[in-house]
Amino acid sequence: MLPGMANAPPFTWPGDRASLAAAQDTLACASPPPWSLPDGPFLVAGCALVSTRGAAGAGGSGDPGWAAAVLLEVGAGPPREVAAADATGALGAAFETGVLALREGPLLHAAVAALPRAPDVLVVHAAGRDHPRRAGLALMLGAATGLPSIGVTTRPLVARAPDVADRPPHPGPLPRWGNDACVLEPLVLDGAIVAYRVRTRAGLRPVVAHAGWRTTAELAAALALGTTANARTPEPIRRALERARRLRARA
DNA sequence: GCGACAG
DNA sequence: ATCTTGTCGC
Repeated sequence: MLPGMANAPPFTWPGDRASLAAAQDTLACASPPPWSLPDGPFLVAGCALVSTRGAAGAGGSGDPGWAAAVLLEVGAGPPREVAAADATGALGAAFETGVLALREGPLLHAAVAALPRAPDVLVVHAAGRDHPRRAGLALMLGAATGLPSIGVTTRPLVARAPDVADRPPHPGPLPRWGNDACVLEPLVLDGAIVAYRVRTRAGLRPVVAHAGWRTTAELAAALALGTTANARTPEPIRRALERARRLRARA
């Protein structure tokens, strides 16, 4: 077992929709202790998965998938890559919105677990509490590994941005922002802020930072901004995707 | 590397 | 078209 993940509860990835829904409901209702960003430098892992080339969502159940996890040290200059790991195998299902865990959960979990050291926090290319059952893959993967997690995506899943006048008060402090990188608007589900739209680089399209396992949307926004280097996509996700594609190319 | 688009 | 990814033009 990965050092630091020894306290992870046993976790078996559901193999069908019904058991996935049950697991999502259980995790959505759990209240694990909130996690806070450390003061000094800390370790962030990013993970992502690619499948066979083709149209969007290519690769069905049984088709190959390539997962990669990268370990970065942040908080002391630009993100520095410390380690990486991979996992290759069969996808559990075709892509379908809301049940991404069925497709990618086991392989992503394996890649993260194969890292030589546990990160302090995990960044997943998927939604978290912004989900029909309030437990997207970013949240599930955090629970599965026993690590605090956030999600980073291009678009929200089911959360919406209220009109400015209807915005709820921020439940916690937001990261500092400026002209080049800023929090744009809260994304709300059932009155709760589950994500923020965040502009990571001036003039570029924003990304969505999702609350996940033991994390708030405010922390997710701060971590997304804090791990962005010279590209729109935060480094943990950008590098994990890059590594997964290289892995596929060598296959 | 990014946005648009397909899906 | 709503968590993913791909290709294309720039």
